[in-house]
Amino acid sequence: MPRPSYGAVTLQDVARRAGVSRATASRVLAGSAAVSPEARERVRRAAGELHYLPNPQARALATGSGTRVVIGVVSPHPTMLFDAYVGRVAAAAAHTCAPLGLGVSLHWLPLDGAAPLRVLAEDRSVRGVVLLNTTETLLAAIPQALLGRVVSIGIGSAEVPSIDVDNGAGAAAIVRHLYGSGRRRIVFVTGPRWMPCIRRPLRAYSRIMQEVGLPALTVTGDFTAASGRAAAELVLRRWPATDAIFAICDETALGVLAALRERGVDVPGDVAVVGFDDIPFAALGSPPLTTSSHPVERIAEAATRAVVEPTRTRHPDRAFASELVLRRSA
Amino acid sequence: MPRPSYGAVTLQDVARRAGVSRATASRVLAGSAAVSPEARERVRRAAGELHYLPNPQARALATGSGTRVVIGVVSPHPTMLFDAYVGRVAAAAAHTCAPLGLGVSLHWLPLDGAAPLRVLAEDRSVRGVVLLNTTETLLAAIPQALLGRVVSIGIGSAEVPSIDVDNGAGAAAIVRHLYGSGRRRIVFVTGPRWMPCIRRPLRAYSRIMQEVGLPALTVTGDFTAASGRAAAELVLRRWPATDAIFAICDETALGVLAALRERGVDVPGDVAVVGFDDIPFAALGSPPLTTSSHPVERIAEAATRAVVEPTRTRHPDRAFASELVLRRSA
DNA sequence: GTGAAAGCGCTAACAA
DNA sequence: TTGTTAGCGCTTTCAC
Repeated sequence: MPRPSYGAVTLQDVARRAGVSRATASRVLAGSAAVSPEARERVRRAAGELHYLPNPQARALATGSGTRVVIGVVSPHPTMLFDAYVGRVAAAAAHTCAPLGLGVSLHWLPLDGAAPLRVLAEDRSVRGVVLLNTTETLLAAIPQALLGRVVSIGIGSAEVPSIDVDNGAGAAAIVRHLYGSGRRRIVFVTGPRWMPCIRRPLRAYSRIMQEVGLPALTVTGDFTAASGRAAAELVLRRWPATDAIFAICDETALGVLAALRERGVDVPGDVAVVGFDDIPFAALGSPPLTTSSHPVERIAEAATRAVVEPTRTRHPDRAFASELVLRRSA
Repeated sequence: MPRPSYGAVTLQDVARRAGVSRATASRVLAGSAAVSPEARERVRRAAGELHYLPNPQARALATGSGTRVVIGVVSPHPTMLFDAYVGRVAAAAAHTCAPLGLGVSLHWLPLDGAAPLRVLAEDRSVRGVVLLNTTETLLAAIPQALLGRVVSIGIGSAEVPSIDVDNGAGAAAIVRHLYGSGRRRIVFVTGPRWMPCIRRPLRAYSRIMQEVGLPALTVTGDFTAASGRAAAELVLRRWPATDAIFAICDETALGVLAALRERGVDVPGDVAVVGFDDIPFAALGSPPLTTSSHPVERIAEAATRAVVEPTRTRHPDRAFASELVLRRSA
């Protein structure tokens, strides 16, 4: 007497037990068409009793959709695939996919990578694509076949919805906080030019500095702690009157903090330091880092869901709030 | 004249163009059976010319295998799913899966989670399972149906291969380094009892301390930086003569470092501090943290590959070397 | 509202 | 060595 085992039971079994055809069982379980309440109820019960587990790949084969969502990481170099941020996105996406029977795969997309995108577009196993860190160039090259099942964590376009943190507002809040607490020589350590995600924070910074009649002072980093160190030393040399440094991300801010500490500069006494993203280590800096929150997991989940549910119309853009996290560094 | 588009072309098309049957085309492309060199060559060329892209879900449906590899994270609480370490594993696995057309999904497995394992075992969409941080209890409950396609990053068992860093040897090298550089009161900050991954390091530490005739002094942490802080304060109070602290992971060691710095204890002058794992932030501590390497991505890739290729025989265990990374904290 | 039947793209007996 | 045939489990016309 074999106890009901999960995957061994197919739609056929459910249909038989419910006394309906496979087609009807499919209709109720996939919710695709109208079914009489009685049939619906019988199918539901049969499925429950048998521990029915739909087979996503059979479904995908029949519908012509895919079983994996691709995370496409856009960058000049594939090393960025193993960045901590990408890991958070991958984990959150993979967790979101789990109950759906889907999987996540991680691809590197070079900056001019229209060709890999075309391959993804035609790959029947690809359900949808989540772009990370994409550029306008790449957005413009999105194949027709991907529209409706591609979103961007970062900048979007007319066709591709953007699902991201509102880093413009987040940056503005930081700069206002710095100004409001009396800082007057506020330097912004930004990221590489090609990264579109630096634009809104940079614009917010510049606008506010202009509004209050202070000079915009920027240094280009590359999102690493090492670049934060370097930036801090440069700032100290170039603009000795600096009393605040705002870095585009926490890693860089922690680098700034380390360099300042080694130079004997008091934080926040002499110089205030602020990061962005509120990564777990931010609280561990010395002093603990003031920063702004970044709900990476919630964003990744929203992006994954958007890409998994196909829509005829473009998904709406979504901006998740970034909130100031006051700690001791500013 | 439509240019050949990728996924639109099926095995049928390739077979037709090569002038063979679908079966033969399948044989050469899947490498499953002997085919004449001429036929092989013709199929290969046809596939190339048509940009043939096999459909993994059709293949999975036909073979009864799955298209996703499950990462099962064993822990008392699901929050551990969003640990940085899990993110690294997820990203590496998802990257390994990409060229195979497979995906990764992330599941939480409670410590006593035999039931979820049974569901995974019967789920036809699951190709294999990578266990993270598993326990003996769970290993003993692995369903028959999963054998041959499950591996453990952590401890293994007679049926389940272990693919992990050799943290016993890594820990031994650290303790020897500490002793060799003159430290005599060496405290080990360990992790929770239930985590099997603390066992080999703990054993290595205890053995060496005994060999050299020194007391084994341990404090229990929980892999967080906060627990490192707490441990450091406890150590300072309980064993004021302590001249070295070895933490089970870098996060904890960084917490130790922070607490020591705040207390004005000189590192490494008064107390040496060593971590484990060589996470990116280790180099950023002040002073930069001495630790031992942990090739997480390579391990995750090996585990994923092992689980994707089904074998009749148990895969061999694999231990990746952990190497001492000397920086300034010890 | 429901069932019969065809088919998604592939593999795996079984014959030849 | 090769082709024929029968599915894998599901969805989806198309009649009824």
